[in-house]
Amino acid sequence: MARKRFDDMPCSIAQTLNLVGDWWTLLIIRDAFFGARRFAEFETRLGIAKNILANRLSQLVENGIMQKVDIGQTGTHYAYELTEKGRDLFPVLTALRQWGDKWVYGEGCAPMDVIERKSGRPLARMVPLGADGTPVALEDLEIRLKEKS
Amino acid sequence: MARKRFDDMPCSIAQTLNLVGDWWTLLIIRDAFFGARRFAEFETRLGIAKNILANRLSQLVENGIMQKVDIGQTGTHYAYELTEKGRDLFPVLTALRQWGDKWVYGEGCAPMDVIERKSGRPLARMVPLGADGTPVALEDLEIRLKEKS
DNA sequence: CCGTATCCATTCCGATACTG
DNA sequence: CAGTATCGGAATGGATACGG
Repeated sequence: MARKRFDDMPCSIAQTLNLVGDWWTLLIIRDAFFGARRFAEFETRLGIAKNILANRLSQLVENGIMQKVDIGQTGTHYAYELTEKGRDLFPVLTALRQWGDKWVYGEGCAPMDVIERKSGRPLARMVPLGADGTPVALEDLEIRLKEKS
Repeated sequence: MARKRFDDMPCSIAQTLNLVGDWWTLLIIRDAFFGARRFAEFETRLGIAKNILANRLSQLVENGIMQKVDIGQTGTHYAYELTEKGRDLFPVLTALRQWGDKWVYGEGCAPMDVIERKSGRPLARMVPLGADGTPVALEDLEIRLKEKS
């Protein structure tokens, strides 16, 4: 990435893909959610080449999705942490995961579960809700484009 | 795509990205949600090269995310429609869009709104919920990997 | 430990031309 | 209208070697 190909598309989906739609980027963010913090940790977990990882991490930092924290006294140890902007991608990852759970592996066969400790149970399936809190029907949706000023 | 690079990762996120994580694929699906059906329609809206579009559409059909319907008498007019599997990607697109609304454009400045006709109001922000229906805290989550059999 | 620099093979993508 | 075929340039990604 980041090919700047979708830069001029006035669409939040295209713009978001521009920032995290890369082949590796979302997996890096996934592992960050799952506890990875160090360069070598991402490298090992993902099996990604060093240069690619360095490139993606610096882009994520540049875009404010992760931050680089110095954790050594000598300035040779760093941690990469999700910012609030990055943590706010959790719904995206959850939606992707739940779709794969259902359509790739099938219900009950997913290779990992995300459990809420409080209840000991998996998260509820994410569903788009209307303003009144009830699930929306696709047929009832209307796209409204903002006019140019 | 579809580079088969993530094929062996036992992870629903990686597997889903394998199917729709391509640069163009999610935008094709987006336009399908927004009403595009014909080959030329996707071509024009996206500004994508014919061969790339043909490739992506055939993969989507192959993967059961879209279906190709003959709508001409002569067999020269087709429509591409989302299957149930494809329509079930709506939460993914919604999560991506809402993140971009907030973090790329800022609240109230998004270039498009998705309105529920019934209420005339935008969809609610998608948030992962626990089993009890309340929003989850990231700190309260635990990843549980399935053991091999 | 955390990168950068370089090389090379592969792939991607757009443009164009052509077919039914 | 809905593709297929081909071509060349660009970018990607992996491996390796090197440096702070």
